[in-house]
Amino acid sequence: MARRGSPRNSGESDLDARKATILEAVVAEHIDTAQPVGSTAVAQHADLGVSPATVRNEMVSLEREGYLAQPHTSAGRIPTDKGYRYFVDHLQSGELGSAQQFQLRDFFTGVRGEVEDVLERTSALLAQLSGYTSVVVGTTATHATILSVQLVNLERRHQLLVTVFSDGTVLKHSVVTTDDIDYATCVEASQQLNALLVGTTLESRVQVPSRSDSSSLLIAEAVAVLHAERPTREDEKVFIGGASKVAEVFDSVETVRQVLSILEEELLVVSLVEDMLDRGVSVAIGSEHGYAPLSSTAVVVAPIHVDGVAAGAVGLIGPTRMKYQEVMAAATAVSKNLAQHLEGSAGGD
Amino acid sequence: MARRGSPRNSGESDLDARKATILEAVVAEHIDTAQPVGSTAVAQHADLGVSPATVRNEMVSLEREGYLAQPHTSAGRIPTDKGYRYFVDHLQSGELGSAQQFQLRDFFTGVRGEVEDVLERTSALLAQLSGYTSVVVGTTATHATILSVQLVNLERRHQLLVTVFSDGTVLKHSVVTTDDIDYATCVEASQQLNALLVGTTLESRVQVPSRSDSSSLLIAEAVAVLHAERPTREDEKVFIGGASKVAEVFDSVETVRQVLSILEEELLVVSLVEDMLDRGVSVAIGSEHGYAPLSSTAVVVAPIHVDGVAAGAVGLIGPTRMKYQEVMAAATAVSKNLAQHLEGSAGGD
DNA sequence: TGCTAGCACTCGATTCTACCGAGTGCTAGC
DNA sequence: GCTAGCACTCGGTAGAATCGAGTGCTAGCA
Repeated sequence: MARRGSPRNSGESDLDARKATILEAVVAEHIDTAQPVGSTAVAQHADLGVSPATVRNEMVSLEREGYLAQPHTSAGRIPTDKGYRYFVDHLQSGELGSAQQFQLRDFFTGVRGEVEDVLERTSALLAQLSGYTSVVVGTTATHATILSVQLVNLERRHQLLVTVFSDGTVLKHSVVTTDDIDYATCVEASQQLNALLVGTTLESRVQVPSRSDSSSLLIAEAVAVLHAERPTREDEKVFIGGASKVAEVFDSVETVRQVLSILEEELLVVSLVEDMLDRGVSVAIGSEHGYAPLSSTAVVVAPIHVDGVAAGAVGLIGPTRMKYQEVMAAATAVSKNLAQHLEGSAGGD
Repeated sequence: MARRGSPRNSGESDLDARKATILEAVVAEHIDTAQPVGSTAVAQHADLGVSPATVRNEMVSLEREGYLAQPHTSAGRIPTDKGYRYFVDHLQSGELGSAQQFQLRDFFTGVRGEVEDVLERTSALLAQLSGYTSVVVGTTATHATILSVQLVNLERRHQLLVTVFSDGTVLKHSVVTTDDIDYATCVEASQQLNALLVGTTLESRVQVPSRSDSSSLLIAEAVAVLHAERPTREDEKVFIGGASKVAEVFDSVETVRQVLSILEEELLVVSLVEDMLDRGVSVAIGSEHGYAPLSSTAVVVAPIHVDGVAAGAVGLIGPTRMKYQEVMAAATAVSKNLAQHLEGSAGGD
């Protein structure tokens, strides 16, 4: 179902040079005009010294092989998902326009603030650069070690557990106790928690001394609450940028609705992106990603690697006839710059 | 420009009983059907024993007075913004449907977690209850007192300042120093910061001892960074719920785009809502709120009062022909329940 | 064998016309 | 003051005619 950069079975997936040129011309033209592309247009545009009639013959063949489709008998051809796939697989990677490069550099030299803010604004930037709706998924590294743990007494039975990680992440959790907790106990518990947890990660298991004085109960509860955080994907933050672009690039209100409601479900977005990363796919066209409501869209992702480990991804979503070259260039460039920025300032600047 | 609940000049704004009935019938019918409303429909529906012809005469008069408009000569009437305004002003406040009441109760008894999460999910709930896109603006109370301040050493010159407030808010700020800071200095500074700041609010000014050892410099820097937070509106968090509803309730893609791009601008949303609260307006119809791109929409807001002080608002945005009664009921009910919830558990549960 | 010119054909899109009917405004009469 | 009646308006719909882009096929040429 999903194809990668390299062709799978050369018999079908490799076209002879002329067919390839024609296919690419059709895709390029269609991306540009959003209209079915006729044989004459192709013959003119892609200058292989050949008449429209010949092009037509080739197109029939391309249609039989599933790369092109005809909306109706007397119209031009439009690419199928398979056609786009071929196009994307044979795309030489493009460069970002110089104005955009400048904008990008400008943004990342100027940007400061907490990670979350940076991610949010990066998302907006990417949307603006690419012209499509963007997604930035930030994985709060579960590998990060704990730098500090602190219990703060909010009310008699409400404690707030504030944990600071080595990557600058701060998590807060409520800890509710059955007994009232006084200030001294809280401080005491904080100290013990620090001794217990600093240097560990959320993935490590720690031995909690099981006495039953109120301080120990509090500590046990706090550790439990903190470790409950781990297993789910929920600690991945999603930032959507340029949601209004959805209404620009799709012309059917129904599609707009569907895409928006997918984007509303953070978990869905995260798993879509992660799935693609897991499979090593950077572009998913049409139904390739397996999310039915998005079958008329294409998704482009680029991973973010901070110090060699996966730290999330940036993504773009648009119609299948999106400007792949530019979009992929934008996504890659942004993800690289973002990664660099995150490496440069561990957790904020 | 903006009207309130009470009529302004009774000469124009108060209609005689029959006209009022007719106007209300037109509005109600139009909200229901989205079609221009004819005299016959009104005569049947609003049962004042009167013929369509009479209704027609009244409608001409209502049109002259600006309450109704005719899309074209031989069509029925649709309400103008002024017509909707009259309708809303004379609406007796409705009750939430019992199923929805149940859903609401269910939600708020079951909900737990950090404030941000609650607000986010409340926003989704409100969207679902009302059928329109919702906005929840949470003001992180600048009146809250500081419970704890802590500096954590991220890297040599990167400190993370973690501040916990009495309402459960946790803020983090990066503090960058020119000198390397060792662990001991960091702890030392934390203690002094605590002594200095605990019990104060972001609004109070504190005297920072101005010695020039590295610890004192660090402290001064930390206080400066923290207080820099105050003046803007940026500490108000905005949660949008049901963004995809925009594509359901507006039928022009262009309107969808405009509304979405407004919603993208958090600051705009906040000031829109705050402006309405300041003016004591709960419904803004058409151009009443003064945001041109939203001139074909209506906005309904309800303030959130926690322990008597303003703590934000919930809002809904839809077409001017939205179901005001239900929507206002939903907004009020949700804001009340949310306020109660926030009072019940100061900053977490 | 491969390419191309020529040509009949298809079928969506556009335009035009006729027409229907919902709804109006007006007038005359109760 | 209300209403029945009626001529009138005008958007929406349906059908016919037309247009034209683009096809598929065939025959002929290199």
